[in-house]
Formats: sequence, C-alpha cells, structure tokens
Amino acid sequence: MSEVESFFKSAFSVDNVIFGFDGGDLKVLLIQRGAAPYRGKWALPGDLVYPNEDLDTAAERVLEQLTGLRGVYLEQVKAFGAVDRHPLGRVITIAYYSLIKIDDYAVTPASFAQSARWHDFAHIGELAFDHNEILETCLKQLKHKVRMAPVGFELLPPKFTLTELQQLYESILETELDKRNFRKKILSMNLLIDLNEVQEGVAHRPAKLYQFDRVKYEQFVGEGFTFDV
Amino acid sequence: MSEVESFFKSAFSVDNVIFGFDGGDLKVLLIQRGAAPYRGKWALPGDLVYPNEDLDTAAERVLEQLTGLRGVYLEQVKAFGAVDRHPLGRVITIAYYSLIKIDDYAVTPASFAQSARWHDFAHIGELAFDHNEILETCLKQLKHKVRMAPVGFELLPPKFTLTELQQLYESILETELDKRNFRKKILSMNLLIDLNEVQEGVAHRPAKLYQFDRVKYEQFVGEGFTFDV
DNA sequence: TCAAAAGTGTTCTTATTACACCCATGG
DNA sequence: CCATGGGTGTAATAAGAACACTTTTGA
Repeated sequence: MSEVESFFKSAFSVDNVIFGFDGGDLKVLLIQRGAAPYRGKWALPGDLVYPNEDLDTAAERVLEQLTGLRGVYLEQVKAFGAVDRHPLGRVITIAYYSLIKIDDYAVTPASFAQSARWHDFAHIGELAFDHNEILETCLKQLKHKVRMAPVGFELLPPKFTLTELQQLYESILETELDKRNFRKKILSMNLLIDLNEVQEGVAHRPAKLYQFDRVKYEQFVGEGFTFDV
Repeated sequence: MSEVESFFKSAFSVDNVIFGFDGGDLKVLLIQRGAAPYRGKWALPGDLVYPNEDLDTAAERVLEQLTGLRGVYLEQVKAFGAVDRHPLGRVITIAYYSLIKIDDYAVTPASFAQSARWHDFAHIGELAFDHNEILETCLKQLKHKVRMAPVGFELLPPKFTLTELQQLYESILETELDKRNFRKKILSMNLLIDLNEVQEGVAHRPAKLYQFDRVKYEQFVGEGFTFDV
C-alpha cells in the first residue's frame, strides 16, 4: 500500500449526545451496541458519515433514525481522533449534542442498536470507545451554552412553568438557584409569553404556564441583546 | 469498489489559524500555496493527518514545520466537512487556532508552502478552500476565549505594558476600552507581577513592565476563581 | 385542615460605567 | 518647552445575592 493510499485508509463518524429532560433529571439517550466491537455495551448513537453526506446531515440522520425527529437543535462540539480510539481502524469522530423534548421521543431503535434507553446523567457507567469522554465534553459545552443562549427551552414542552425552567437549569448546571432571583431575572428579559393558563390536576396551587417567545428573542438580539442567566 | 471501501476513500486534515500580535493589530500567518489545487492562493497552513498521528499532534506538527515553535497554545475549534469543500476528494478538516508571540517567529517556510507571511486580520482577501469561513469561526472562538481565560498573554512578549495588553484586547474584541477601568480590573485580579522595570528608549514617559503570574493563576483557579475581562 | 408547591419585595453588597487632569521622558 | 503616551480616583448606576412569608389547590 502506498503512502498516499494509507492516508485514505481511514473513516469518520459522527456521535450524538442526545439530551432530554423529564422534569427532574437531565437524561441522555444511549444505545446498547448490537455488533462488535463493544457488543452489548452502552454507547452514544452514531454512524459512519456517508461519502456524499455533510457532517451535520449525518448527525441529523443518526438522530432521525433513532428518534424519528427532525428539525431538532443540534450543535457540533469537537472532533475526537486519538489513533487508538477505535479498535478496528483509524476512525475519527465528530461529536454533536442535540436537545430534544423528551415527550416527542417514541421508541424506534435503529437497526444498528439492540435497544435504546434514557439514562440518568448521574448514573452512567462505562461506555464503549471513548464515549465517556465525549459525553463529559458535550455536557461541559451545554453548561456554557445554556447560560449564553436560550437553548434550554429546546428541552421543555412548548408550555412550561417557571419551576420546571428553574429545575432544568439546576440539573444542567448542577447547582441550586434562588427561586425569587431566578424568576426576577427570567421575567425581566421579557421573553416569556404568559399564556394565562395554569397546570391542571396537581395537588397544590397550580402554576402558570409560559411559552418562549422566539420572535421577540430574535428581535432583541438584532437590537444588541445577549441572553444571560 | 464496495460500499465499505468507499467509506474509507476519504482523508482528514488539520488547518491552523496562527494568530500573532504586533503591538497594534491582530495578525494571521498565511501561506501561499505551492501546489494545486488553489496554487498561488493564500491559505491556512495545514496538512493531512498521518495515519498514526493524533489530531492535536498533527496540528502541532504543522505549526512547528512552519514556525519552528513547540509548546505553543493550541485549541481545537471545529470540524469542517462539507462534501465539496475539497476539489480532489472527500477531505474533512479539523480547524485549530494557535497563539504565538510574534517575535518568536522566524521565517522557515515549510516545503508545502511557497511562502508564508503575516496578514492583517482586517485585510484578508479570498483564501483557498473554505478557509475564510474557518478563519471567521476561529476568530469568533478567540473572542470568547480571551474574555474567559488568560490566553491573551500567549500573544504578548514575557514583559509587557498595560497599554499593550489593552491594545491586544481592543484589537481582538474589535472595540475600545476605557483605560482607567481596564487597568483597575486587570490589576484587581492580582495576576500581574510588577517587574519594577520600565520601557527604554521611548519618547515619552516610560511605561512599567509586567509579567503574567501563571502560578498564581493556577492557584486562584483551584480556589474557584474564574478569569473574566 | 393539611400538605405541597406557587408566588411575591426589599435591603445590602458588589460590580460597572462615566469621566479629566497631571506626570515623566526624549527630542 | 513641546509632544507623546503613562498613570491615577471618585461618584453614580446597575446588577447580583440574601432572605421568609402568604396563597391556592387537591386530597
């Protein structure tokens, strides 16, 4: 094999950290591998990138094959390319994370997965490949992003309460927030639409429901506003 | 060619945005391509990643071949993988930026470059491949990073004046800063060592020289401090 | 009437902004 | 003695942190 050929004896893949939020904890959708290597191990959903496919498209495809969802928030994070990261050859992978509304997810495990399941972020064991490292890197990125852009709303249903929003931030940032200060800050941005609806069927005072006002957000950004929690 | 083989009919490269600062402007080190495609065009220094080489190592190698420098600040930014980004085949590239002290750079153009030259960031024309896009993305990343971590010092000589530091921030952030407020903020961090030396040979009151205290910085970070300009 | 979570203001402290003059040196 | 950039402080404003009780609902 010539030297030039050996440069092409390599492949690239995408791996996708799919985050969800169930009202209490931050979750990650993992698949149990159905094929070698690491058969039976939990892993991030991913696939080789097709020769005629853009990277983002490949990440979207992986997500759609697994969840059936399209048009979801997706962000590239980092390339992982250690020489020995894949036991079968030189494969570098481009890591993405995506944020989905957990209720939208219907179980449709792709052919390459034995099964898929939501995992509590706090209780994830040893994953295949370097996927633990990828997961950590993506969470770190999400922690940054969620404070500087209104991406947290991607994880919530269209109608949500302020307490749900606060719990979302608390679980992503792994910290506790003061209720009054949080509400003051969020509401002072004028980015939430008060729907004049309340929760139903709860055994306590029902909370008001809000919606994120994307149109207003785009407008404010155009005027120099930067989201900051 | 089987489908599996076609997955491996691809290569990856690294491209490195090398930033420097000459006291007034932010500069980027570009090479003029000596080979097709885009022969004669200015481009980011980069190369294919060797089969047995980690990504970071490849980026360091590109930097060292061009500048002779090792142990330089280097950060991965993003993978660029549009299907048609390289006219000769499927090549995805991992973009890095590095920060060097411009005085350390001695001209040693690598074999793959006809010539290398510093370019004013503000006056960069059309580059080869998608390198304009890569450059923009790396600058955006640098703008973020320089405010959240003390990486700006990587661009300055070991001894610098507060005015030089301020001009550095102003040229990276493309904004003007108030002299008194800037000094107050920087000095209040207690991260600069006053060397009790002054500039020599300047036709005005000589400025005091400072040094960044990396040891103290690491210590403060351990105590929960976060750099913020 | 009890349990459970929703909702609400004020004070204190800290950080940010705006702003103008004198100083030291070389030519 | 002039030109050039170096160096300094204060007051006003805005943002962030700390903190406890009343309200509404279903069971």
